[in-house]
Amino acid sequence: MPKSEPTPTRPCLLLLDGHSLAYRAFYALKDANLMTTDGQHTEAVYGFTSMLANILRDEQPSHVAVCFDRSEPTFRHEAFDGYKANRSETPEDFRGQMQLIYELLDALRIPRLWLAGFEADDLIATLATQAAGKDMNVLIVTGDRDALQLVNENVTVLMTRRGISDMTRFTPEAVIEKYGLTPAQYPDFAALRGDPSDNLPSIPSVGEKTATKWIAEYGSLDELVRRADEVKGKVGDKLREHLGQVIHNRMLTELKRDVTLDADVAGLTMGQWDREEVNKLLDSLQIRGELRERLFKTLGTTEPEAEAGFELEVTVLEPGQVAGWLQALPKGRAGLEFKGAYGSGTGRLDGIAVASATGAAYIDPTQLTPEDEAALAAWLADESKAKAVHDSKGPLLALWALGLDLRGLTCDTALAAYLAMPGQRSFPLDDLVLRYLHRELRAESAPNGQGSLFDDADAGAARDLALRAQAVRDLAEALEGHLSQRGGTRLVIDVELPLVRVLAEMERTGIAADRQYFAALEAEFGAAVKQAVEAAHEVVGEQFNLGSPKQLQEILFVKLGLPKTKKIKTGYTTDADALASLALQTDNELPTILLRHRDQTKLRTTVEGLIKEIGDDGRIHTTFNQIIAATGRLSSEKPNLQNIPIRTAEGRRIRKGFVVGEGYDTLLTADYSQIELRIMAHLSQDESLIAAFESGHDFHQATAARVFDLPPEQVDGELRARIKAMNYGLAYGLSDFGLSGQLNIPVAEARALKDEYFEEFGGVRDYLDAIVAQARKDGYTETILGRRRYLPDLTSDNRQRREMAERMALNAPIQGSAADIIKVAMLNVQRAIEGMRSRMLLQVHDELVFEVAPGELDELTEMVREQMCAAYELRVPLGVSVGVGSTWEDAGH
DNA sequence: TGTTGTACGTA
DNA sequence: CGTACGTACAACAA
Repeated sequence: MPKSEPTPTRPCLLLLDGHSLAYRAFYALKDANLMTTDGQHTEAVYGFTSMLANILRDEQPSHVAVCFDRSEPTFRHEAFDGYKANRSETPEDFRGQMQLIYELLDALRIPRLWLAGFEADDLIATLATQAAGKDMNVLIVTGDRDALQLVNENVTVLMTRRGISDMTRFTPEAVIEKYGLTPAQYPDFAALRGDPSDNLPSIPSVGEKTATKWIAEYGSLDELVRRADEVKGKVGDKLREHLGQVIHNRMLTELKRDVTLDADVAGLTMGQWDREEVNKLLDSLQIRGELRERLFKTLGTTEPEAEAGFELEVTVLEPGQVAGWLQALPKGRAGLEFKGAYGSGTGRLDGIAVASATGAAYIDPTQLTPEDEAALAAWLADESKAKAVHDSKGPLLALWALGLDLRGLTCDTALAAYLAMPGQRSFPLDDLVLRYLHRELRAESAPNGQGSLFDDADAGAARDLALRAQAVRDLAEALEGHLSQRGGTRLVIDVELPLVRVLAEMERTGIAADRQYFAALEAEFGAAVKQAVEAAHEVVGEQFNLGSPKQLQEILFVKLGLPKTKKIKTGYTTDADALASLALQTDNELPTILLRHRDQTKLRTTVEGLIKEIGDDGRIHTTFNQIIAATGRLSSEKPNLQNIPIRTAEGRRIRKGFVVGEGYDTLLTADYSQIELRIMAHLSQDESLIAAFESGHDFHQATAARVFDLPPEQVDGELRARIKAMNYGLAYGLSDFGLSGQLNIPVAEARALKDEYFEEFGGVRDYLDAIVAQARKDGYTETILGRRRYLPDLTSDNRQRREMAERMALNAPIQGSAADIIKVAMLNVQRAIEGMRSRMLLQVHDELVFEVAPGELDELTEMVREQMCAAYELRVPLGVSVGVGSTWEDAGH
């Protein structure tokens, strides 16, 4: 077949009626009740996105624009004050979604147009008319039938029918077939028929049938009006009677084709869309899966810079080749990727891939000659060989387990991504590569061995790992560029990156546990649980599961007829607060028994969990997660050692099971006192709050004294408690309502208390207000070390979401700055502890736990206090209190 | 088997 | 109608 010249396809302009489609989508998906976990409805934005993706995929337009109505009155309203007057209020759930659609279109770089005084239809008519004059095809997508008048040989209308995927394509022939009229006749027909949705009056007893017949017969409305006398019968009289009204209608059904627009048809192209922004938006809307893929796939085809795979020279190194290959590595940072498994302070290593500018290699760490091993060890531990790794703490632990070390890490791509997108909860390499490098990182070898592109499944796996190493190398560059653009480099280089090693060290060390003690404690809590269960069954007179909220509701509110508590999704709450209040309201012992049962069950399962995690070395090795918390805090898992009970005496017994390890003298805890409040004093510069800290009195007492204008000695427990609640609540965005609930006082009284407080500490209120205002302006908050938290919801139309974001904005700089400070302290402590035998074991947000080697207590105490206090200079000094004891409980304060 | 909702421990 | 987490269990969906 002769190769034909590519026929120059005619440019095609796609015009969408944004409101109309969003509205259709909203109703089509209403039953699906789509919303995010925090209550933002997404029917309209989801459906609109889906339609958009399909249309872009199927039509591949060269030009595109989405037109929107404005809320201002249009020329039609001016001509007819009843225009659209009967439209019912747009539903609350719908309204907030338009903003999201705007954001999506902006991220996709799809032009959106609107103009006060005109409807989307008029803009569409104007653009369609202009495009037709430029030899373009036009495709209009809408749910509004008025657009049919625009159909001609170059203009097609896609009309939504039912649902979001069902559309009718109207060419001139299709219009004639469907309505028996030409597109030009459509507005005549519409005027004659009237339109209930636009509140255009109709002629009594003239419906679609008659209207069509007349227009077909007379050719046009003009002609019909001129020859109205000829129309016979009763309907003829009706027509003549309503002639003025019909003529009026006709003015409204005509779309304006000559609106003066800023935009020019030629400029309505799709820009380079922002994958990162789109991802972020879809994340926040919790749209994933099929639609996301479909959208990206579609957009990929319009993306000029989409890369089609890339070449990579991969060598699977044989035993004996490693040393030579490493030596021949070109200058510049290498990307590394590890295969293995990590956890509980250790790890296993199955494979290493190293990627350089010139090629990549796979190394099997179990197949090394002694020379290889030495060369690899030396290269990995060489500080001067720059390396990039994704999520390096696990690999570091795995290397340590083999007696290897890893130095020269200049970028951890997971950490960098976390600082760039702190709200994200996970950072899989493939996602980041797609987002930042626009590259697909799918495993080329099938994991199940079937359909592998390689004869040798191992070779395929090796290549996959090498591809990932290469991606890490490129991604490091991209993320560094991104972070440096906004001044985020110091935080990652100076704090987060070096902290990886500190955390790994703590995980590897673990904390000693007294297994026998825990076992005895578990038995004791277990017995108490059993007792509570029996007592409850006895009281109720039947067997039931005390752990089932559903059964509990049935017993409490139906069988016993106790007063209803706060409503929740599944009925009425049976939480501790509710049970406590029920206990007061009834003579029935059940609520009290249930509370005891809850308590003891929680304690038992906590102990059980701890016992399971005790390693062969008699120690518990938690995993600290550095890239989870949106504020910059660490979190702890498997087990979580940051939520070990402390408030109740019984809970504290668990802390007695965390003990000093053999060969060590004692445990030491050091915690910052009121660090968040000190940060608030620092950030707000409130002189009175600063003075309260410098007074030397108990802080809550001192602030209470200032609020109530008393000498500190005269502040009683009640006043102190109130101000303490205020102090702590401030940084959370506590409402009057919340404060009243907490202190058990009327809302008005809580408000008065707040006013009184702010009278003294006005600078704090100003600061909190300013923080939110600034965040709304910037779109993010920042900590003292420049750690950001993005809060797009600050401008949401949805009140619940907006207020939630406001509280987050208040809290993030404070909680996050505290996290910054203790991270710096940990680094400095770790630096200073080198050369000592003592070691750091745990971090619990504002507390550090150490195991003290014989003879080092004084030196360590002094050093820790010093390093923690000096971590950051605030307007008020950082306070640190320390405790010493042979168990965590005894070392506490 | 995986997900959602409730409940509760810490800072 | 107070922020940030992790874990456990029951109930439900598939």
